[in-house]
Amino acid sequence: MTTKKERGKASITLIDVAKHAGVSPMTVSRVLNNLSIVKSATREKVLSSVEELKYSPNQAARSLASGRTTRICLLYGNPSSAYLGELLLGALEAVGKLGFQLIVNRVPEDISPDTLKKDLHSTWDGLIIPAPISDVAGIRRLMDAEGFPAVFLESGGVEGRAHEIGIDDFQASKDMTDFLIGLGHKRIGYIQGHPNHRTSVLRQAGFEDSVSKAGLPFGGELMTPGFFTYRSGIEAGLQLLKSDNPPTAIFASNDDMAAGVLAAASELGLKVPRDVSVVGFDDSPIATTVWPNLTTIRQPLSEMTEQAVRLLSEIINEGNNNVIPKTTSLLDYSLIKRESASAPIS
Amino acid sequence: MTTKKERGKASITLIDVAKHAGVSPMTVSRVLNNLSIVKSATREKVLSSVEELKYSPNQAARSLASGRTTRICLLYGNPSSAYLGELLLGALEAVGKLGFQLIVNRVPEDISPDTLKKDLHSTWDGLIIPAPISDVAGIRRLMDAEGFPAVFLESGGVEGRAHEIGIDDFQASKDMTDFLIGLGHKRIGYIQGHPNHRTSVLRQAGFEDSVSKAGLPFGGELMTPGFFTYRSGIEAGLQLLKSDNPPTAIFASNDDMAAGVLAAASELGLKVPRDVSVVGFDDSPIATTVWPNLTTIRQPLSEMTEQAVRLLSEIINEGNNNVIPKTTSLLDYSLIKRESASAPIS
DNA sequence: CTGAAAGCGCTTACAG
DNA sequence: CTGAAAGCGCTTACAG
Repeated sequence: MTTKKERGKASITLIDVAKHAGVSPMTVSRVLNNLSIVKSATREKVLSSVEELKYSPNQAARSLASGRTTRICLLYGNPSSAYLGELLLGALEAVGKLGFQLIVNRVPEDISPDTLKKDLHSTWDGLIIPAPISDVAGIRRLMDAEGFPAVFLESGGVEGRAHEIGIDDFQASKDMTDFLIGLGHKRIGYIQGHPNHRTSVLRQAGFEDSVSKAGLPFGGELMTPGFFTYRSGIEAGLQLLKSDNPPTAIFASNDDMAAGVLAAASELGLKVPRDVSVVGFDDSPIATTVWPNLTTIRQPLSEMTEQAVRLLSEIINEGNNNVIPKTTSLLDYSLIKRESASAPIS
Repeated sequence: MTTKKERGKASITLIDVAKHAGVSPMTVSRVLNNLSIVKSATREKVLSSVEELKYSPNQAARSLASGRTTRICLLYGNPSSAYLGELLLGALEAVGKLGFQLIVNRVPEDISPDTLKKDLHSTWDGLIIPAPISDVAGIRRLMDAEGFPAVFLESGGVEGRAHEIGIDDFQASKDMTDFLIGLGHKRIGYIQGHPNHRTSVLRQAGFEDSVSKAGLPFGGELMTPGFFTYRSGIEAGLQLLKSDNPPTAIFASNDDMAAGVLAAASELGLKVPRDVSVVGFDDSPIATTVWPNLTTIRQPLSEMTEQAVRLLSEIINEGNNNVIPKTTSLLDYSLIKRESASAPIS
């Protein structure tokens, strides 16, 4: 058990802050919770006392007194998904600091907005909706119409209609393509993502922007459809590799497909990266499982959920769902170089 | 926010229970927390009132009054591990009900017990240690010596020295082998697990028990070493498949290696399961990513952490670390039949 | 073995 | 815009 004495900050209470700021405890509470309007001079005093004393509220007292707990729900589609672990990690971290409760709810990946609508207000105070659920049509509209605090993750968001957190898929895709070009590849095949996902469009656009600026060929037999699955990666890989003038590098728009390309190459007796370079996107567990390990783009998943929880906290505290502007916030990604890509031998 | 009125049970308090049982609130508290000895008649009365009223303590009040929070820490080795998500799911569920705090801590997979010892008592109240960290030598001894509440997961536990939760690896392995035999396979290759993991020994023993009872050949060129990695699976697969008298089925003792065998087969131009059946163990995400999907053994990971948290709660409540007997508790597993195994064509 | 009192650190509801 | 009082549901420390 962690007693008060063992914890550093725990001894500083709201009363201490009130004394330090020369106001009543009630005023401190009001400032901290955006409850009603506080004169801005008073507000500043309180805030600086909070800062100076490094006060952090006791969540147990808060929820006991108010009789309420803030419940943040993280939706997920697949319990054995590679993403889930990292998403939970970040959410857990933030939720712990804020004294919120984290609920984790499995829903069908193609859940209808109506199904979601039922338990919205009665069950949760805020929702985190990661891909691929964030791509379900109508969910943004529902949240907007209901005025319900919700943050969408890694869906290549539509600016202005919802709170979104992701990475710049277009730029990341360009970076990966430029990396391949920098290696010396002049003929690069591309495997598209699932047509229903907005990120697919962005990643492909990034790729095309890059190759066309470099004056390299693209489209036609160098562009193959895919569905973000391993199996579609095998088929696309086979198709690309068996063509008359096969590419020296293949950019699969996610890791599962890139792993599939590896399988296709091996089926054709081709060595990666000696005979063909293969790169993916996502840095999912399979990237470091297969051999050779995949060069790929890493998304900061746990950071995304961490920020999502913080954002939800702000939105909920405001009371009015429209105070915090609905924008897309882009986090840093990284290009991770591993063994699956190298310069072409030619 | 969830107010008291919205929640069903929230209105029944300890005071209600005390009245109902005709005792003081203090006595109820004592019964609930195993604090000091309560006359067993009184105890029964209280317990039945708790039951009848469906009382569940308000955790916020509890931790405010006591000034303490119970912190359960889940150790993990790899944030992008397939396991992590499901482990967290179960832990989160149980922790929410008990009003505990869940901390999640990354440690090196070969962490030394001494490193762990430092923050033990000062940082956590209980520890959940899943594989492969649970296989690190000396950790059990440390927990035992420190009298620290800890539960070990999926490590094919040593009875009596620690609290362990897992599945019967021996029997599960036998089941899988029997399944292959039932399909008609008479020559089954086996890929061993990492030699440092206790589960490797158990799985291999189960396999050998099964094939020897069926009068089938085993050992020799049908038994190959592996390290639970995809890459070692490729090598082992290649070795088995290239032998003079290759097996018609290969049992890889985890999914990553089974996926490697798939790659090996494809490299040799062999179709799975037509030319060779391949099965794994664990039902990790890769099992449903690769094609064909792997027939494998599924462990109830989230159930394991759920039980682990409950067990820790009991241990912590007892105050004395030796009251709850240190045993290995075995949960149900399941054999999941997918596309990678079929009857041999012969 | 059991109880009456005080208080944990906040917020609600009411004044002003 | 700000404050004094009461209380959230438990547990601690003290009696008996």
